[in-house]
Amino acid sequence: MKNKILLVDDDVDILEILRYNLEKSNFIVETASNGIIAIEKALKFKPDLVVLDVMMPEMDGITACEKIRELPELENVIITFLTARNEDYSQIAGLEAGADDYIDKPIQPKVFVTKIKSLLRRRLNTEQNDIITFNDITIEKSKFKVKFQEKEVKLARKEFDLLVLLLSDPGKLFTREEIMNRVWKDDSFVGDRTIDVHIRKLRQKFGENLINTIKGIGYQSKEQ
Amino acid sequence: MKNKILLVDDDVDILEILRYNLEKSNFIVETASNGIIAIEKALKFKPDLVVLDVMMPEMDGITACEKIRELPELENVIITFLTARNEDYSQIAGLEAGADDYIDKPIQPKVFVTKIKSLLRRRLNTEQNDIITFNDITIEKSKFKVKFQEKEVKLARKEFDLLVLLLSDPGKLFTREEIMNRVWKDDSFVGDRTIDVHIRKLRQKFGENLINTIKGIGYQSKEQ
DNA sequence: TCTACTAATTAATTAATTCTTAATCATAAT
DNA sequence: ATTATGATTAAGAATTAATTAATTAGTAGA
Repeated sequence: MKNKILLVDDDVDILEILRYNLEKSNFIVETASNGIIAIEKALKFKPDLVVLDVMMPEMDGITACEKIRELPELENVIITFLTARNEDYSQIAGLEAGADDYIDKPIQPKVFVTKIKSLLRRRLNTEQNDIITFNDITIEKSKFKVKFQEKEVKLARKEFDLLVLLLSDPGKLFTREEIMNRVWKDDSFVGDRTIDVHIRKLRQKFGENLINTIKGIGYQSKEQ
Repeated sequence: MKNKILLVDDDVDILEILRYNLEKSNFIVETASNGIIAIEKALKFKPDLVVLDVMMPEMDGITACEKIRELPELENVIITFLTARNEDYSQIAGLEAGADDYIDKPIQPKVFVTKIKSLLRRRLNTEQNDIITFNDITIEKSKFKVKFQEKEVKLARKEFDLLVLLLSDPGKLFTREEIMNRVWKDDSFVGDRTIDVHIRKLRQKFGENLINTIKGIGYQSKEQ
């Protein structure tokens, strides 16, 4: 099954170079030249992954990213930014907007394709892999079982969902908003402290070193 | 009945580590160091499951996988790949070649064994096994007979179906919804408490340790 | 068809667990 | 030093399951 990639950049040359390299590696590629077109195309094309330039006319990449993240049809899409090294937009801003990764310009096509593949593989892992391991934690999702240092740990549902989310992509920063959306879904709106309390419980059960707080933004598991 | 595993990798160290761990878990293990030998051994040994390294001399894992899939004698064999995370062969290619799953290197022996077990279990279910055994419970589905500690136990229809479901995949978590769909099928809609009551009856007949409650989600039998 | 029995479901109560909130304390950023 | 944000704790609300008993449905046999 071929993966579909949507490339978004206002520079036609870049679009063509990337398209060429991705197609050579057997991806299906669609392109857009600004954020507004990107969203339209994304809805029709249903890409597995979107590459977004940060600086674009009409609608910049970060805004586009936020919009895409609000679309339920594209729930599982992977988003990665293209950032010029000196761009003032910090990477944190990008991650805050819900991106999964970013790629520095200037782009080296081989590195680019490798990165795309690895991002897709990472998702593949989390989606179809029933077993997640992280240091001495083993999660068997279908069995709802969690082991920590050989011993089985009992988790309540929200704790379990939160842990699975954080470990599904080690090192990725999850914003509070994203955590809210993905663990609490459309549940009645609950206060922010609720997340803290659940983080607390996970830390109690798995030690203080599992989860980092990124103040003002969210949480992440330590890189493996 | 012991399951037979064929390990295929050109790295002798890996073969030995995996062999050791699998044998410890009571599997019968055979090894091969490349795809060509693998096919020969597979034909003689008739393994239940083959673990194939992707990168090997002589014949790579993907090619070997395709060949094995063409052999009618090995129709039901399960194939799983070993893939290095950065290997350029994408896992997608592997699944396309007919693999059932893949395991990332570096391998953690525990995860590896767990995965092998779960793959074998998955197949066990799909085969129509008439007899299910679980600790001191024996079920003969076609005869509608259940024995517990040598004695025959009389079960009502729904009790029987529920027990068979739960034991068809020991340790698997069945959600209430799934139980509803599979035991009550499209029967008139019955309330949630009905499930509880049937669980109760099974616990009365087989003891309190057979079935776990996962609050908010469903039930599971204990792991065997 | 009626009867007697068994099975299945519901209802009602109790029990257990999980989730959320609120209040207070601690810490980092400006 | 002030402010904003997170950590922590404990309490109680809310959810969900266990249990028991009562009711209804289903079935086999006279």
